[in-house]
Amino acid sequence: MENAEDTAPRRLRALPSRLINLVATSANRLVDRALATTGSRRYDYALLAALEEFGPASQAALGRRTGIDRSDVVATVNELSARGLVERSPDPADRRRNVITVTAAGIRHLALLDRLLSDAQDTLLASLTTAEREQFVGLLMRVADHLAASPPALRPDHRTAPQR
Amino acid sequence: MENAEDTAPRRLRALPSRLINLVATSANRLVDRALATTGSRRYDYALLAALEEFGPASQAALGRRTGIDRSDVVATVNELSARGLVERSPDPADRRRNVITVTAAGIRHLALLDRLLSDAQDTLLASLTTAEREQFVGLLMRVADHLAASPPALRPDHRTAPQR
DNA sequence: CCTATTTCAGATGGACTGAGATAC
DNA sequence: CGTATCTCAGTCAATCTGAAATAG
Repeated sequence: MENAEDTAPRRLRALPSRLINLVATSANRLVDRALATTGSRRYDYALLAALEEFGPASQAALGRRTGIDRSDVVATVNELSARGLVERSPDPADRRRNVITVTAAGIRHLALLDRLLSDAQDTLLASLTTAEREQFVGLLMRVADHLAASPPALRPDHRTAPQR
Repeated sequence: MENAEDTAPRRLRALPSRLINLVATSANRLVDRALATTGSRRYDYALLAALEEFGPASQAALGRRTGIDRSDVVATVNELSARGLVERSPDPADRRRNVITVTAAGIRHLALLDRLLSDAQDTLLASLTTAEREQFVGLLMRVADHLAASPPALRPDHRTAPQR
């Protein structure tokens, strides 16, 4: 059998953008499998976490806090409210808005997701020591923050042309 | 105006799996925009790099080396050969196989992609010093290697049940 | 008989766009 | 008026599955 036929090319082996994608793919698989038993996906956790920490909010505000697109917030709130984990009611102070509120069941569900996600992170970073995990997270935050803040060319609906 | 309404919840801010996804999303946007001018996508680079480094190979071998799924290798080779960057011919020694060979134009194209990707990596990691970039890449490799090697539950077509 | 290779046809989930209706 | 919010109907690239045809 041809032994090392599965070695990646040198150009790919240390390419940061590719390594990040490899790790992201594994991380997503790990997280998705952990959440699968609960009927929830990643967006559910983000919205529940935002509601628990900051209290009732409009869908637009939830999108801003979590980085989830407005239309995906709609779908996720649909699903969470169908399961009784949040409630959606019109905002009397601004009738364009819905106020989303997390229920007691939603808080319990969040605690469950917390546990599952925590385990998934441990599996993901199993090869690193505690100190290295902190380093790793610190570097990731630096890179993520810088990309979110400085280059407007990296945000989603960026337009290069004046676009009449 | 509600100022810090775009702060992410604590639970999300330091969640490794989420940070990795944030960075991966930006990295992909950066790389995709860099490659857009060339008509190539990420898979093109991976296949050309493998062919340049290891010489002619079957599609299955290319998939193993690059981590690209067999069916996506088919599509990518279709596109590369339509553009004259690789050639596909039947393997006389094993008639199940195609031998894929990179052309001179393919090598030139690879050099172009090298330059564009190198710039994209610099933009991606602009917030890190040279030493930190090495640390970051080292940690990513550790995590990626460990995940690829040890837990079979993390590979794509993993089956939990004996599956009759 | 079982396994490997190529190919196709398609499913999936995440990220995103555009437009309409409504309200500020 | 212009802008914000919510919603729907999609698009898109990446990833992956299943099965058929062929060959070892």
